[in-house]
Amino acid sequence: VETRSPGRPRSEQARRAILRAAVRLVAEEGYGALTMEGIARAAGTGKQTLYRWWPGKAEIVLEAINEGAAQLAPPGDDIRTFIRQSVVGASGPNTDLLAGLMAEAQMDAAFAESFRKNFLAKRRRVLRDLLVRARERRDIPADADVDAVAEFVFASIWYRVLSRAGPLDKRFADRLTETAVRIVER
Amino acid sequence: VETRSPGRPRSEQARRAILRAAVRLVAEEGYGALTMEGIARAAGTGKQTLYRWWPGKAEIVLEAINEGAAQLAPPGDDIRTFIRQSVVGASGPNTDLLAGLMAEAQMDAAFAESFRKNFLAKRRRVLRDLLVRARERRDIPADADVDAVAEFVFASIWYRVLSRAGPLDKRFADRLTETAVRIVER
Amino acid sequence: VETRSPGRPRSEQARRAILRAAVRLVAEEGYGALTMEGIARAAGTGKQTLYRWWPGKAEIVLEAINEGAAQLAPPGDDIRTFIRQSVVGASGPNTDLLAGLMAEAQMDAAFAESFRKNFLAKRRRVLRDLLVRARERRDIPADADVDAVAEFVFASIWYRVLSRAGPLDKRFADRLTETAVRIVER
Amino acid sequence: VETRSPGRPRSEQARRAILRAAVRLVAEEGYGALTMEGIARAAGTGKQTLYRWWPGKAEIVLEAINEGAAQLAPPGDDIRTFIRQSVVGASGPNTDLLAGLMAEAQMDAAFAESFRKNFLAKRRRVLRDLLVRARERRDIPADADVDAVAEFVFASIWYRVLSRAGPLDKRFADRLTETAVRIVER
DNA sequence: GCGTAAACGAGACGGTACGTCGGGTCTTTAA
DNA sequence: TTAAAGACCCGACGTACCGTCTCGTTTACGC
Repeated sequence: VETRSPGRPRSEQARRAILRAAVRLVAEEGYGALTMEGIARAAGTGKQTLYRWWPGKAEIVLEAINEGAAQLAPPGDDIRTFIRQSVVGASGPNTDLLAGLMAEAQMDAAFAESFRKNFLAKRRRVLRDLLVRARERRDIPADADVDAVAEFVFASIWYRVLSRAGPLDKRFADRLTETAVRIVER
Repeated sequence: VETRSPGRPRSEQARRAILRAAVRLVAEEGYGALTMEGIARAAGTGKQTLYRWWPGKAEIVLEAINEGAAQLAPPGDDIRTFIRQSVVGASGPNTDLLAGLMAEAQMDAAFAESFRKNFLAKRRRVLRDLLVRARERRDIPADADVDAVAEFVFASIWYRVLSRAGPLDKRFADRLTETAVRIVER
Repeated sequence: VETRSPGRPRSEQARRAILRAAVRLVAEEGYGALTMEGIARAAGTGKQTLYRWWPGKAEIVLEAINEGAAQLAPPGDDIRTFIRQSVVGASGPNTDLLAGLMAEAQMDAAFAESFRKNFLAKRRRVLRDLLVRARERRDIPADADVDAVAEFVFASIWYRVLSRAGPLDKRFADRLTETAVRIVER
Repeated sequence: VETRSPGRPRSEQARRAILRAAVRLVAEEGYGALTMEGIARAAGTGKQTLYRWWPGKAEIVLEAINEGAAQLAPPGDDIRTFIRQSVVGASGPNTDLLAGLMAEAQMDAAFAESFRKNFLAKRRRVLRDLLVRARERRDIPADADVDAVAEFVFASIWYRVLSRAGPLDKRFADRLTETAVRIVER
């Protein structure tokens, strides 16, 4: 049997209200206008409740994004599908959230550390592992530089997120897939 | 002949002190700690002098970067050389400056507008024009998607700037060039 | 026979720890730094235990003072002795406690009410009754204004407590007694 | 000729609005409810303007009181008149202001220091000097303890301010004067 | 040279958000 | 029912910058 620690348990309701408020505020006013004070106000919570569980607004937004991503289907072994998921997952309202996180990482060294290690590198790694398995299956050449390809894919997605140089749609995703294949093949 | 407006002319000395102070502060404390107040303090000027000539800190940093880039040799027609210049120009102390600008563009809509149009798009355009000339010279295939290639190159550079996923050196630049060539061929 | 209410009885140990902690904290950090949170921390109790039994920190301190005063000998009929007891009882570590209570009474209307009625007025009344008995014994003139004398004595003590204008010692107490006598006589 | 320091000069308008707001808030809500934040709000100024010129709310209230006192007639040589002025000056809306200051002095050691030296001691000293001159004029005995008398007078006034044990009116003032005279005479 | 006028440094102004502290309440487990 | 623990909403704290303003001072030009 499980024993629980004493004291009032964390309010799941408050947690959700905070994540929802943060996402809504970014959508409405932009990440630049997002403040801890504003999140607390919009969520109807005290500021202390924010600071008790997150070091700053970036971590709140990050948790909100991960929350959303967790509901997606697990990545299969199909690279085209994975890239489509990644591109579409960075489109729409998520674009502003991701852009804000990347901005924050340039401002706050502590957040940068965890963001680069636990988010950017981790996503590259997932694609890399997919490519490794494809290589083992002889779908792509044995000398393919899987790290370079994974970096290329996410670099392209992030550039569109940050520069708004073009849409993040299926067409773009498929062009990335084809380019990736072309890079890798002789 | 030129007529000059009356009144005390703008102080070139103050302008230089401000740019130098901004660059120094970013190098020392990071872009996140950069403030208009801090720049004025470090440059030994009044805050009004900053606001008279720039809307915000991002524009100051942007001017400082452009100041530095203006002293470089004009881009020739060699793509490998151009990419090398672009990569190296984004390395060293410039990495933090550029990362800060990109971050600011995600926070401030007004700056984003001009940054994307006058900086990001302009640099892509220079590479695109180089590629167009190469295409006309039949160095690369007639059906090469020059826009996609230009976007790929800068996407890769920016990803390294922002994610610190690897060095911005000549080796990286040459790999970009080779990949670009491979994308474009058949 | 006595019936006891059901449930866990009040912890005398906690009560004592709280009073002791409050006194210690005032002595160490001053009344201004005294907080309910701090008392609970120092006493090793929960905050709720404080709020269950006292409305605020002032009442805790007041109970601690009364606890101390209860151990003194009951006032006899000698005025000189009574004033000496009163002065000495306001000296030492008690000075800070009393000063804090008086301060709190200026801040919190609810506490002020009970402090003035149950503490200040009560102490004046004890001296007044002493004086009335002295008057009946013909030790002091029949037309002596006993209220004015009692007010004078405590006013003087409190002024030293609050202004730190001089020591609260036996010499001061005896001067008060002599002055009181002089006021009352012709 | 006078030279002025550079920079925007202090706003006399803001200063007055702050003092007026502080006095009004104490009258309406009591000193206990007075906050720096509330003063700034009521005065329509920024908080920084408060902290730029005063360390805390007590100093603001103190300046407001001194401002009011400065408009009074200078103390003549008549002791009865002086005591009347002192008592009446502590009555009405000033009672709450003074009570608040004394409370604050028990909470904040830094303020206590200046309050005791520059306010309490100074006022005692004025009365003491009056008594010394009276002694030199042979109006009161040569062996009169002027310090004790001055302390008695202010102790009595402060006790009424803090305990609300009775009114601060002319009748009370004159009784103080008579008692003071009686103390001093054989 | 002398007046006009803009730029300069300094620094106060009304604001907003920061991150923290404590208030008083509520909700859990344990005694 | 009380107690310890600790999360909750709330509001004030004192600070840092924001962008604007108002000073006295400096430096050019046109008269």
